[in-house]
Amino acid sequence: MPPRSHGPYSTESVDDYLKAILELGGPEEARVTSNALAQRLGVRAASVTGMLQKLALQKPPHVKYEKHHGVRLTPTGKMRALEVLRHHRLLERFLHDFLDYSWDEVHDEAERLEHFISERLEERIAAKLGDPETDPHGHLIPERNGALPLRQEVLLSQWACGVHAVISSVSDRDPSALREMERLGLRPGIGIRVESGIRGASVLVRIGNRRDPVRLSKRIATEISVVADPHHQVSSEGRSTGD
Amino acid sequence: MPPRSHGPYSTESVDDYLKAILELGGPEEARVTSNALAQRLGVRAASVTGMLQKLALQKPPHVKYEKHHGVRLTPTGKMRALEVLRHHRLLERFLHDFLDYSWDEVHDEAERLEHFISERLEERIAAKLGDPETDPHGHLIPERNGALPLRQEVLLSQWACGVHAVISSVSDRDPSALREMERLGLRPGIGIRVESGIRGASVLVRIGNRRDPVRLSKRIATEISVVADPHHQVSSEGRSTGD
DNA sequence: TCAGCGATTTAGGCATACCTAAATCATAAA
DNA sequence: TTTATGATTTAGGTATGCCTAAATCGCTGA
Repeated sequence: MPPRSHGPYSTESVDDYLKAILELGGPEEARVTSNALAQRLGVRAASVTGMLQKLALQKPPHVKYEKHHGVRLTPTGKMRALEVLRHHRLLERFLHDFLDYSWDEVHDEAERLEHFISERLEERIAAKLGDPETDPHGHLIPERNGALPLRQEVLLSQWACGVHAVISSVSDRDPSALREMERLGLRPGIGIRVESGIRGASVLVRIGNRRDPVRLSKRIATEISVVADPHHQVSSEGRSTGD
Repeated sequence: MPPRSHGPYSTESVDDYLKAILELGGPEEARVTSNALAQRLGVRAASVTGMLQKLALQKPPHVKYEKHHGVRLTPTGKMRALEVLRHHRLLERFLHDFLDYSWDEVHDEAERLEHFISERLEERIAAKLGDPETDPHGHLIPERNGALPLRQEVLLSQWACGVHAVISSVSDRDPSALREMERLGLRPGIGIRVESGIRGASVLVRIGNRRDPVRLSKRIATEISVVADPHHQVSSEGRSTGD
């Protein structure tokens, strides 16, 4: 079957690649390697190369690709990736809020449906939800024009001991970890503080204002992102005169 | 991309073929010709032949195919077709009732999404809707086990003059006709009576209990199905002793 | 009965997107 | 500088599902 196309130069597969490049590139939009993409997408590196060459040849190109040096999104590609990401996160919010999905169930369903909802459905879902800003895992939902605010998130595994933080988001790709977090009361908006932790190993944290600290595995700690807690802000002199 | 599969032997294309065979075969499950399928699916007859041969070779086969004599669904194929049909009609009802789609907009969106919703989503949507019996066009929604009651529908274009009828369903595949029906107040549940009509041409009808009759084009008249009006039942003697 | 015609099937191709196996590249260690 | 190793690309192949063009089938009317 001729692959379904959305917009002039995009298919389901293409969208998957673009979204993966966006996510793996991070906020700095670093170059992404074939191997990283292969791993994320569950295909062989050779297949990735083929696809990247194809994407780079499109007019307009969706990626800038230099062999042996990874890819970056072009503005066109980034726009499309953000649209798919918006679909994904809106769907997650919708499934969670309206259809009683738990937060560990939403990802897989959204991952499939994101490719097939029309602009109209996207719009109606957004309207029904009152244009939500985040998905159930705390990730920001790109606006309709592709705008996506930056947030100074840091992985909990990288956060300094003793500094009050608030969970900003958690990975949506690991259902069992999500169930574990649920059990521990770890979710966006919850305060958290690292008691002690060895870099790259498990950490001991205090959750909310609970008495007893809890030990989190390395895996869990790398799936939680945090920001500084505004209520326990470290006083930083001269902060008022500019940014 | 390897086609998405639902269940062991089904892809998006396969599902489209199965559903089309179910719908074109009608309640008597008559054999369906390659040409009819080609027209309905918007592909060439040669492509249909190829697909039917493939479907017939599956284990278990989804269709019984004899060359030059059309196809029929096997029980396996019928089951799958009914599942897809259930998805389609549930989605139409959902889009209409929860997401403010008008009845001429629902078909295309449902036609795409029907292939991609999980059993879980089907279930949640059905629950949210309270297990509806019909879609917005009046078509019965197959039950989860595939049960689909038969209804003695007749096309309005075939209905006898003068006999009171009630609209049971209308075709969902023609948005402009649906908008026209909307304008005329033609929808499931509305009473209707044919004043006069030439077989296979336009008909003059009285809608509900309105004064003035309206002329319906042949196209519209063949897109509306009716059943006898229980409130104006023709007295049929001996009806009480059995069925 | 059989010619003709439309319906149907066969044969040969194309595009997508995946795979494996075999080069080749780039970089870090010797 | 050279080499080895892992990352990456090339080459060649698979499957789906569509297409066109060229047979072939089967029914109907003469």
